[in-house]
Amino acid sequence: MKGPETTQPLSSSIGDYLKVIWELTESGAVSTTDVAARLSVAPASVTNMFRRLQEMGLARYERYRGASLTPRGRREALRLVRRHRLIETFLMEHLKYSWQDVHEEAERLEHAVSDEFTERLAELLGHPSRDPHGDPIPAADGTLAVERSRPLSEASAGQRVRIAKVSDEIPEVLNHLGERGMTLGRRLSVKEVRALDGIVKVEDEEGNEHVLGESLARSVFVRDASDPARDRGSAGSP
Amino acid sequence: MKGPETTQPLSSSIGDYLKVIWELTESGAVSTTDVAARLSVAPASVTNMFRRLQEMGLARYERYRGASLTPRGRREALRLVRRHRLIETFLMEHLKYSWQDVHEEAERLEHAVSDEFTERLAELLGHPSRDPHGDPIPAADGTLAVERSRPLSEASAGQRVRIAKVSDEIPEVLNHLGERGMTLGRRLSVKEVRALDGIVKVEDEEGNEHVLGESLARSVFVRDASDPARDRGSAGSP
DNA sequence: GAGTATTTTTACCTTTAGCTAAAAATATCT
DNA sequence: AGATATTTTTAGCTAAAGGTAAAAATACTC
Repeated sequence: MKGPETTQPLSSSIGDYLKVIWELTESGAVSTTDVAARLSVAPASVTNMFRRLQEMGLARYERYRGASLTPRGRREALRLVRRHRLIETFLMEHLKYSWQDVHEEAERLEHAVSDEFTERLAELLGHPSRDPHGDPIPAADGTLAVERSRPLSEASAGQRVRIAKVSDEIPEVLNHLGERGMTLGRRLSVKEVRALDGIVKVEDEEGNEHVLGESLARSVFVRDASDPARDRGSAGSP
Repeated sequence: MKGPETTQPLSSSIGDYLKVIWELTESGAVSTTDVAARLSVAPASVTNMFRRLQEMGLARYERYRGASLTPRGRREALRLVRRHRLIETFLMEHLKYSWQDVHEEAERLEHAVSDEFTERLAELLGHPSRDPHGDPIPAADGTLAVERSRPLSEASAGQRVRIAKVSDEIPEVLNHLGERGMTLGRRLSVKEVRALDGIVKVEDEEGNEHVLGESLARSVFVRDASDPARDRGSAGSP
């Protein structure tokens, strides 16, 4: 044990930063500009917050070198992610929100609900392991299923895949895909992945061809069609 | 039409003040100290906020004379009250929260949910007209059922009454009453109302006698036992 | 109605979280 | 390696929401 870090509730801004750092930490530290862009905030503000997070023992931070989460910071981030994904699930399954509208509402709610609420909600929902976008829901103990899906942009021609996940955040993307029947679990065969412009051509089960541009192909995550649907593993990076 | 009061979302503090002013406005204006006590805040802070509310067109305020809501302020307050009561209903009916724990959670949530959420929740709950404590839920259009119940402390000996409402806020009160089976809808006959010390003696349907001290008797609201259960009316003071 | 008590306000601080503009460090390019 | 470009930090401001302590107004009491 180290410091007198009595767990006083973290402000919602702090939570936002922790979540974004977590999301962006593929490995190593994240830069001020990246975080600033995600949070629509000035880079200078991020520098300030990085310092504060460091003092609070939630992140390590070195000037000009970016920040990364401490175990405690990661724990807090995952707690929020769990809340977010459970709330999204609730919004869709019980309040009939559409795929597209769910993210924004959850973003606000996740900072207002208690652990008590979260666990009761999990109970109500039957302890789901994935949210409606296909993202794994961190368990109450902080473990998280290892991610097996990869962006469609990294698939290879001829592969038969299943849509495992669609990144939320951008409602238009979800909207567009939804209209074309590109929903979770849908099977596709990859016709072409063009290196030059990143365009991906796929064919769905009805034989319709869909052409996805680079950014779209990076928002759709797929798994090999033969890969079993369920998984549950222990912690790891995002 | 008057001012450039573009409806930008109100902060949650502002909302708290509006609600408290609304609750305390039996008639006329409310004092700084009253509001300060309710919100656990220094009187000076209340003075500041009163001024701000005035500028925003949410309240009228005169130095040394207290504040009261403008129609717009009242509308905002009622919107929050609606949210609060719908959320409480949801917490109890779907998340199995107990009578006692519901208030605090709802207090935080009501500032985070959107109108969209609120109305979908109302739908899910079947558009209830009262919350689990018996308080009327303001309608989406801002109307509110007229209150017909009065505190038990104002009942008179010999009256046969039904528990119509129990004020939330103090979990211990709800706890105590719950343990003794004094729940919503329960019929009681008033045995004695002692003017000196405000003690009220009642007898329940099983013939058990309960003695309530002054403060408790002010938290329990009753209606004449013959009065029909449902009511729906238009706007009025709390 | 004068004097005391209480309430309310004023004046001035504090923290959180953001901003801008300029300075400093790091990266990139030829 | 030197010059330019980009990123990051520093310094100093702002607005919300709170707090304290002293001054001012109102209320109460004899």
